[in-house]
Amino acid sequence: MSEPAIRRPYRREGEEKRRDALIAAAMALVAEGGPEAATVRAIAARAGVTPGLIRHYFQSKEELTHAAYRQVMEAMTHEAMRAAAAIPEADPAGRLAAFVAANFRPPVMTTLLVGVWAGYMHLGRNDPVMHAIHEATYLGYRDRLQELIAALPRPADPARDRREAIACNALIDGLWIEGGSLPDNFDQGEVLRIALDGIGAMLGIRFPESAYQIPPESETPA
Amino acid sequence: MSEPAIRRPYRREGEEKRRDALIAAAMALVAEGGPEAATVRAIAARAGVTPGLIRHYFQSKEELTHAAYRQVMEAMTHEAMRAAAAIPEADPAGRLAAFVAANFRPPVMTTLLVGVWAGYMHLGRNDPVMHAIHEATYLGYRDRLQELIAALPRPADPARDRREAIACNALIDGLWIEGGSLPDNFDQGEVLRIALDGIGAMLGIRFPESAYQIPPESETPA
DNA sequence: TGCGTTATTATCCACATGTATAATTGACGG
DNA sequence: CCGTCAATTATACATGTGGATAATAACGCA
Repeated sequence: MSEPAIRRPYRREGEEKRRDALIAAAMALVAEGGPEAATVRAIAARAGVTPGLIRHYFQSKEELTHAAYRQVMEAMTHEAMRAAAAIPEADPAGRLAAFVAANFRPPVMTTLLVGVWAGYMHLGRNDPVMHAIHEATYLGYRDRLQELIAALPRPADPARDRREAIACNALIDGLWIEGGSLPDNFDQGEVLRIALDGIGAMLGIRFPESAYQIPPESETPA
Repeated sequence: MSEPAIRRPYRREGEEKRRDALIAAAMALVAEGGPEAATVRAIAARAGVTPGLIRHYFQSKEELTHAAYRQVMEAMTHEAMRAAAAIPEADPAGRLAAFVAANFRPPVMTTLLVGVWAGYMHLGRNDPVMHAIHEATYLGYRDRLQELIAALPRPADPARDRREAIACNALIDGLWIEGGSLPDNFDQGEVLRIALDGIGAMLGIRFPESAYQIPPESETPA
């Protein structure tokens, strides 16, 4: 009945490593089974530790949730901005196309990221911290998009730019959700094509054929 | 210590009335506080009954959840189809505009509906029943949209129609989420205008000015 | 009016969750 | 090689959850 109570062996790790592992575990569980699956026990098990350790690195489970959500949102916008910044400023349409395209390939359009987004989305409606994270990343994303649109070579019209940024942002979001939720329903590159065609039509421009190409290394990301 | 155990008085109601009340209570709670707020005790309290009654009308709480989700999704598509059907077939663009516009006013674009949608969205990723409900309503919605697009007076091209239906659907979804989540960020009718402008641009048509008008009675719905 | 049906309430239960605290042990400096 | 510290584990706890079952009273009908 009373086992000899052999204590689980363990290794000491750096704080950053443990925090990252716990955040990653929480994200994966949310993506797979929704927020209700990300219990402290499940998170700890996936991270290879015992539940108590969570409270050692995070003041509460809520704090871990905030950290995970922030990481997800920041990863999305950061990736899109990085792609846009890789194109010279002399090519505004190319920058916009790169910004758009980044949303429709890994590491942005993955079942994990869409799943985490879906699982946490409703929390922004009540939790003020989550709402702040959402606002900071989401509206920041749209503002960045509007800047890229305003840089296009055409007469200036801020009000129009704002409306078009809202529309483009909505189109990207809708396609990202669909493409990430039901990846089997779309051919390779189809979502990107639809996005660029739609945004081009709404802005009255035409993206070069090169914008539609998918970087070959994106098929099997490291 | 032991109160006289006075039993709560109650009235017998019809089965349909009680089921509707429980579903409405569950929806309201999910919209306000997310799925975790919709406990059997909270649902019963809001519906004015005791928790045990839920199990009298639904085999499990899960079954009640399914019923609520189905009602939300069906209300959305039904409302849009009803609006489109009110326009004569001889006016394909008008039908499409009516279909689109229905999504951006009550009873479709409300914080309650968007909140419930957000709260339940991730469940479609795991629960097979929820997934089936989602698929039946969501894809059905898109198919209906594609039919309206295919009816436009222009050369037939099913593949193009499919892509454009996906794009229009994504745009509508994205705007609906934004408009329903942050209604204060948009002027009266602004979301509808952005939607019609964007869809018109993507389809290469121009909707009549009348399509942008908001029915006056929609401001304060019954 | 009185009776039976059953909608509704009240109570109990097994279990899961987040959290708090005590016990242990790995790693590092002397 | 030993002592110290904290990273980590183990255990306990209060609370809340969905579900099961028994008791009761509202309503329809004779």
